[in-house]
Amino acid sequence: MTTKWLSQAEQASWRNYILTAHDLAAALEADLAVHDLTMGDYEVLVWLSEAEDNRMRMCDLAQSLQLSPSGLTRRLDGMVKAGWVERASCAQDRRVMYAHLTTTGRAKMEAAAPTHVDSVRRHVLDPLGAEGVAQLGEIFGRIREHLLELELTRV
Amino acid sequence: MTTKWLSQAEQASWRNYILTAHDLAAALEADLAVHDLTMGDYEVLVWLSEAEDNRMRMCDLAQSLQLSPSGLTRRLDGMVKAGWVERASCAQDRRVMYAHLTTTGRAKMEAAAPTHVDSVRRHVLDPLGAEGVAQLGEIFGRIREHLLELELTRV
DNA sequence: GATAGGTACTTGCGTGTGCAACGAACCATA
DNA sequence: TATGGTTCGTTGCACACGCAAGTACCTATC
Repeated sequence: MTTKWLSQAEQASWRNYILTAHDLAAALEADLAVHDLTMGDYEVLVWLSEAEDNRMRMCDLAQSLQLSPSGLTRRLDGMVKAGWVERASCAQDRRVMYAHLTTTGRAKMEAAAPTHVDSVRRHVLDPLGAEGVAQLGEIFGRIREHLLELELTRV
Repeated sequence: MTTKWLSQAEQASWRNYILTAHDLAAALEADLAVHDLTMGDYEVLVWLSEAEDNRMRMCDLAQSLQLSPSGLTRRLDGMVKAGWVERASCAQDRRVMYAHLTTTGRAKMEAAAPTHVDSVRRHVLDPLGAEGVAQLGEIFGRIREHLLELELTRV
């Protein structure tokens, strides 16, 4: 515990981040809502569309989405009902279930992607410019490294 | 809609942000848990402790916390039960309720603050350095400005 | 090949949240 | 002073999520 409090500048930066991150997420969510999609569902579509054979094991997908196993089970329930995803069992390991993107799901994703990309561009990339975007990646990359590092020493 | 997809660099920066923000929030939450506090409760304590007379109107507090009115009502329910906050009515305007920090609540906040400050320092400020922290503030300040701007034109 | 330990997914339960509806109180205008 | 519109807070409802427990299955060891 080096110093008890944050400096004025530190405080200001940190609050900027906290406040903005919340509103930014809300803005992206709102833009996606015209497709009747949540960010959560959209991310599932994206991950599956980028995966080999358009499918992923539940556990891998949950980790990619930073979601608990039960959370993913229920999110998929909705997406299966919507027809965007199918469950498929695995012959090699009968414990695992694949989440498989349907053609309907792919179409949904392709319809929504431009909206979302545009949203990210408008809200984040354009205001920052190339340099700012690079800094953003650099900053959170560094935080990420430290998080993983601290996590390792804890175990 | 300038370009349909993000460039490699844009994609990487953006994903760094998405993934890290989630884990960072979880890390801060975990550090605060040793005081049996959530980030949500902690933020209430901080806002009230910085407010005049250690109290705020519910509607103002909800806005500060980026919380819906009903969300704040229920969060306060728990904090009142814990003895950290009291509700007080307002003589001038009998619609409003004040959330008032108790001495117990202040003690709770002062006990937890060093832990949280240290947590922010370890996870964010130290890895970034003064320059990185300034960039962080700058970046989210700019995003914030654009968000507000877009919101105004929408109305 | 039996048994112990680990892994993958699901289900029950509790929690935190937003939206919509509501009652109470305020305020502006007639 | 009556009235219509607005604001403040709470409550009913729905939903998304995590944790813990349970089930089915795999794998290593004897």
